[in-house]
Amino acid sequence: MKHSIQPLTDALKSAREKKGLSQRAFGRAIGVPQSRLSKIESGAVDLRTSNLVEIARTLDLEVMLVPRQFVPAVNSLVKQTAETNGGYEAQRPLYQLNEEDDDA
Amino acid sequence: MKHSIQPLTDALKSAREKKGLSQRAFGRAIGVPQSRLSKIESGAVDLRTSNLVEIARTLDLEVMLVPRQFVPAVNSLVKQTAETNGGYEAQRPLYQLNEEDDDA
DNA sequence: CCAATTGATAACTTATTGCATATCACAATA
DNA sequence: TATTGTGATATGCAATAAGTTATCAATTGG
Repeated sequence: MKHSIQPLTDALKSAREKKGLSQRAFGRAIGVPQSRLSKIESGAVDLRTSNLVEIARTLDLEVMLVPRQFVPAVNSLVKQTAETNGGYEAQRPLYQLNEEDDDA
Repeated sequence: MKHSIQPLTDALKSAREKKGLSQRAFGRAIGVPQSRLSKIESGAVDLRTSNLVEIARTLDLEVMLVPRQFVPAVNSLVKQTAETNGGYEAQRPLYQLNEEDDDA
């Protein structure tokens, strides 16, 4: 793995935790074993792009290709809103509407 | 591949073309065979995340996880600048500074 | 103290990537 | 017409992702 994908997987982990979901609960929601989520979040594996997209979407995140010159702008845009608005994860995601079983 | 990654690979293809590089020329620059680039750009393979990041960076693009609510904002930001500025790829990338051999 | 939850880790199997290499059809052009 | 550049495709092989299942240590709560 020439290029580390840690920043990306770290973001996935943060997003999951913000939703208050355990790896098992989240894994059940998206059909992925807990063992695998652990490996992904720790950066132990180089997951396929479609898998990244799938997991990200479940967490209300979208994988985008941003021209380098816009990266700082995008970062501050996202961060600012998060701070002044109690986090951009404030709104409940769809898949969580029917969550009686928060975990096993 | 549950989730298509075509929009992403299409973006890679567009970025490469904007730089006026053939698959062979670009492949040589990043150490990837032309046959593979073809498969990637056509969406025939589900490349690994680190590979996506690597290729994107060579094209001055960064893979980012953007909260869904910000996707439209980011899109318009990038698009607008591209239109009123002759494209955000106007600036020459680093790896192209020493390009005598534009292709094989 | 015991039970439940959480994340990390392991072993095994299967599916797919990714490289190397070669060929092909098509288009542009000398 | 012959040549050259382009992207699409094929085969074989090694590396690794991804699912299945199970266990473990460290919390945390009854």
